[in-house]
Amino acid sequence: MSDPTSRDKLIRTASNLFRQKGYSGVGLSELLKEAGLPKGSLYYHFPNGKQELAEAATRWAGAWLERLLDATFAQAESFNEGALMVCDAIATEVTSQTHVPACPVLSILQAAPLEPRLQITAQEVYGSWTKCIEKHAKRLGHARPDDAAFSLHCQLQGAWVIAYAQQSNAAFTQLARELRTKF
Amino acid sequence: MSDPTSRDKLIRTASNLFRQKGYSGVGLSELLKEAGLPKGSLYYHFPNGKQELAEAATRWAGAWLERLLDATFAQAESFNEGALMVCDAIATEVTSQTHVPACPVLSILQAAPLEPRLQITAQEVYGSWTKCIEKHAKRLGHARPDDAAFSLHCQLQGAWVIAYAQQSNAAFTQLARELRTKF
DNA sequence: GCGCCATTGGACCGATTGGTCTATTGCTTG
DNA sequence: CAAGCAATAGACCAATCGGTCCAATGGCGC
Repeated sequence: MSDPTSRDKLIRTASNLFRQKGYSGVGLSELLKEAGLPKGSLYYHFPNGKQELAEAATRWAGAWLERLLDATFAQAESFNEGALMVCDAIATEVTSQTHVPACPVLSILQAAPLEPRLQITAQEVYGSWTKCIEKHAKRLGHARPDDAAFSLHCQLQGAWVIAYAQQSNAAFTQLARELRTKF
Repeated sequence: MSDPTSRDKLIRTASNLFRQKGYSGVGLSELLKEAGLPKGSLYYHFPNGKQELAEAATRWAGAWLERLLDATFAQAESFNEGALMVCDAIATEVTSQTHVPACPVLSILQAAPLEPRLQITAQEVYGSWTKCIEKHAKRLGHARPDDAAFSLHCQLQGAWVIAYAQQSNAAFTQLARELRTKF
């Protein structure tokens, strides 16, 4: 079995950089310098190069957010309370770094016209998130789980875009305030 | 006074391409080929090159959306009705092309870490939109115009991201359905 | 018709891009 | 110790990047 640290470091570094500057805005040389690895390592672990790495990084970050959703909703006693807690959780994660990073899926989305695989990846990860939220909505007895899931996902995406633009978590704070009035 | 057609064509082409592939994803050669203009024209009209063109394109598209907001809300008799109509209007605009384009501001946002001016531009255009929505909310007698403006802007951004990812206006349709239940 | 100036056309530049290829390293297993 | 393979290291490549520069063009005022 291969030592996961190198592959992992590539994925982690790629995810961070892509979320800051977007897929096309990050060069391999910069990425590899940041990861402290030579080009050979990249093409050994990801024979299809940048695109394959981006796909892996997106799925990895997607799974991370899904774990965050599960862990947060697990503590909630109602869907609205869970939604509020998720909003806070993402706000905290996003502000824990010097640069407010974009949604990991969004960061590769603009490269989708050039790299068809990334389009599919983005759709799958988004779909997975919505399904995950829907699952919790159902569990917590929401009347319309699918509507609730779309609505929350949509609001979170919107707040994330605005937070990224403003480089501040104010949008998440505002969204949290709005969600708080609902229950 | 300079003939506006060349400068205009550059702005228009830039806006279209950036909204498809993002700022970093579009090369000058591709852009100029699409616009049917030589490099000399670009650097004559925009001495600071790509970044200045992107700024102009974003402000131009920003003003376009603001006109759309004004025109749509002008026909509404309540804020919620206006919000619903705006959602429909953007959905229509977005689906009128073969490729569903991203929000024009979003398309340059990922280049902000590299080009500080674009960060400022993005913030100003977003702020301008929110102010515009707030103005109509106030006019139509909404109790909390600023909250209403943020909430709608946030939802529209979220739906736009999802629509861009899915290359379909389904997200706008869904958002419209949600807004319809509110009044 | 002449001169002027806004604008176009495109050759050219160094830097950087993503990707390929091969030599070398170093651990693991027999 | 030796063989073999996983993994690293980085030189090298053609293509493209954004940007500079200057000659050619063309319409308008004199």
